[in-house]
Amino acid sequence: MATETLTAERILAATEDVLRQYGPTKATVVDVARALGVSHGSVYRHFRTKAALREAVTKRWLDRTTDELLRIVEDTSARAEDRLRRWNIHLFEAKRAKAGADPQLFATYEVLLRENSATVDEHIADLVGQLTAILEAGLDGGEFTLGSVEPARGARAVFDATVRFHDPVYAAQWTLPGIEQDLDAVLDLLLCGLRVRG
Amino acid sequence: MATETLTAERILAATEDVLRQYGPTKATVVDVARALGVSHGSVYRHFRTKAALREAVTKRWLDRTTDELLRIVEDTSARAEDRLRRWNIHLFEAKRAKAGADPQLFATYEVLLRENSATVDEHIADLVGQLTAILEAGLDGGEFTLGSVEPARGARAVFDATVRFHDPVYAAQWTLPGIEQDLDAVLDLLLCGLRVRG
DNA sequence: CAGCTGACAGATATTGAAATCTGTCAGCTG
DNA sequence: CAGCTGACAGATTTCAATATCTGTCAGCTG
Repeated sequence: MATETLTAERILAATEDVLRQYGPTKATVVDVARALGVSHGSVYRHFRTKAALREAVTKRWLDRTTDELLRIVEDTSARAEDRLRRWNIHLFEAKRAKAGADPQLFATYEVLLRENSATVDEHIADLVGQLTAILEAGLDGGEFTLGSVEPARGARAVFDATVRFHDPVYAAQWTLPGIEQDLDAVLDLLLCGLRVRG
Repeated sequence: MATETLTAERILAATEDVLRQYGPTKATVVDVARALGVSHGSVYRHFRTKAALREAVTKRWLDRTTDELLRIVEDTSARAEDRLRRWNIHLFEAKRAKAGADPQLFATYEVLLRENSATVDEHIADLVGQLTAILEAGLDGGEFTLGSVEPARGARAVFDATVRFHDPVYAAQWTLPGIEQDLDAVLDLLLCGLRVRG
């Protein structure tokens, strides 16, 4: 019976539960307020709109994956090529796990995509930024070559070339047999293009 | 007032017109029959279901692009690298032109995608087949290398890596500034990986 | 008086009855 | 008698009435 003060964090946690149970089409702000034992007016005191609340929950949820990926970026003991491959495979597996284990929150994320939400743009910018860091490490270490192409542009190309393995529109294909080999094949081709050869 | 006999071809042409005018959500089989001056029962004599009719129209429409692309595949005077690049750019521009000039037929195509239609699978198989032919030409001519990877698998990887530039789900992004450069960047990376280097 | 409530207006979603459409087929017609 | 028609049943869509939800705000409460 939550007698503590109402904080943004408590609202986010409650909203995540409500979204998980009802999904983005059925969950209402009144449901969230009821779960917290407050009136829905109080929720609007912390989040200006329902869309803002939905975005904040999804951002938190997406950031969990971004944090995991950051560990791969920062593992400077490994070669850039290994990190680039592991990073892409981890991103694929994390997205697939989210789609499978948290279908309602995944559906919420798909709603944001349809709304051209800034949260999604930021998430993509974060990911491309991490890829850029790996590419730059590979270029500095003499492991990669990009010719006259900017690292950020190369990172975007790698991200674009792997959309089938991380863009939610393809979620239905992520459980098909052979999908891992398809990702491996694309990564082989990309790494071939990046690698410095004798 | 069409007094000639009713053929599948005449029905397809009329259906294309009706779809162009009303779009896939509003066009009905009765509309098609009316355009032909026959009863809708006669249309069902040539196409078992409305879905079959929709598929046949879309197949005809997609095949026009496949035919154009085939000319690039068969232009053996050009280097494989040039053909691969031109083929991908032509596919992108053809899809973008269809989305812009024929929005209603493009929407019909999107309906088939949602239905997991065999027509779409065949269209994709056709395209990957053409890519395979270009890759094989490049391998035979000593221009490309794929290591131990099968040409068909490599072709699929190239197709997967360029989905952002031909899959209708991304149609909204095709008019964004810089999209051509994004495609160029991905093609540069892929060709780098395919090319035999000194 | 900071934070919360709950009544309210306008926007959005639900519902169920009516209208339309799909696909069939017995019979008509040239 | 091959090919077409149009009435029909069941499926789907439309539409308008009703219910619910979002977002605001004046005033309550601890």
